[in-house]
Amino acid sequence: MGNMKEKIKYVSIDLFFKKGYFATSVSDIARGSGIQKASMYYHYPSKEELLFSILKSTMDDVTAYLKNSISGIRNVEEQMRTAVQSHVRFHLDRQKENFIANSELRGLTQDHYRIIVKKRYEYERIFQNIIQKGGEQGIFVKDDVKILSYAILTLCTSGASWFKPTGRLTVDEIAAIYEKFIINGLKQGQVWSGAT
Amino acid sequence: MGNMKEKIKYVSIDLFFKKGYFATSVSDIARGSGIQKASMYYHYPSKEELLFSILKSTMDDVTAYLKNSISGIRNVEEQMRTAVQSHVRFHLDRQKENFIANSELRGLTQDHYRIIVKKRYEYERIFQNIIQKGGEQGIFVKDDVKILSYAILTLCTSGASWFKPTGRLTVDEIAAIYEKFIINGLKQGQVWSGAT
DNA sequence: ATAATTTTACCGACCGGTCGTTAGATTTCA
DNA sequence: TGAAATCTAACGACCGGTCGGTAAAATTAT
Repeated sequence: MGNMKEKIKYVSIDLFFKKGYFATSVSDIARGSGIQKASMYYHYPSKEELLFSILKSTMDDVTAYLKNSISGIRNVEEQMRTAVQSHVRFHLDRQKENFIANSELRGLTQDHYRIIVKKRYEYERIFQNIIQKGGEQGIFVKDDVKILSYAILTLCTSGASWFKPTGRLTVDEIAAIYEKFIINGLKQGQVWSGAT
Repeated sequence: MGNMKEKIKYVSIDLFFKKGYFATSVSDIARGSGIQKASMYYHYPSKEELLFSILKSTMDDVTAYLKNSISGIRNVEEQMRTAVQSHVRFHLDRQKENFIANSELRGLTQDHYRIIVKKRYEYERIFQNIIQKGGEQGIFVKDDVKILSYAILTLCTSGASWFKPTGRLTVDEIAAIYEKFIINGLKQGQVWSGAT
């Protein structure tokens, strides 16, 4: 926990996750960091900038993580499998930040809000492109691409709201279930219909 | 808008949806209702009781709606199709309340929190029972029932966070896409896939 | 090498304003 | 007339944020 600026961020992530952004006071953050609240303003110009800083780095990291994991894969189905795995893993590994990034956008100023939403949009587009390509190649269903992408993303993202690292299932197991469910859902499942 | 108690509730749903529970002040609610904020306390003992009242009626209604819609259906696949339709429709028709019910639980006292979570648990159980039965009958996959139920529910629920009644797609279309996606995802579709 | 200066990281005290809530007076209506 | 509904006025607590100041570390100048 090197420097104080990082510690404040770390403590804030914890508190915002537990109590929410609005229910967390600057005094709470200061207390958790072991400083006076005035000292927080030395490191961040405002409470809102602190929130923005958390959301920004989370969005940048998740996008970099996804891009890196699917780079080089050409097969569309394999791309989607990998993308889902990447999405689930990041959201469970960095659960708190991701939960905040999906629930505390209302705490942002309009300018910051726009920046984060734009980053999110770019992230979603990666999934939408894969779904689109899969549809064109006849591998995936041809339903509305945006709806499908929202479905896939929120499905995995929601894991961040109930997942407990010490719980019954590991990240691997959860990722495997989601991957299977989503690929099944995306595929045109009627070929084998005679087997019922 | 008959009596004031209902109007306050209606206005609060609107504001909690738009700005969030903590970011909405009692003054905001009073202003929207056309009364002084002290008058709100004649109808509700506290701001938190007002929130609880919203969440309670929403949960009671959604459960009644679901139970009613699947009663009498014996075929498991049809039960799931109907349950998904019911879930999606309720969440899009009463979008604001449902959004609040899924994002503002932190505003509750511990006692009220427990009551709402218990109601939610009962609702989830209905879906879990259907998945379980489908697994036993060999119709659905046999993966973890709870994970699958969370996946299905949050998928549909999330619609309440982006749906716009005036948007590109109707409730019917969205419900149809979700139904297809979920049933595909739940069915054992992997005979022809080969790649695991 | 050391004295002068600037920067870093923090503090306690305090600001104006808003919060949820209450007491008690007043109006509305059956 | 009496209860129901709403009002005005105020409460203490807390909010995010700012203030002037300070000890120590780092940098610069002599």
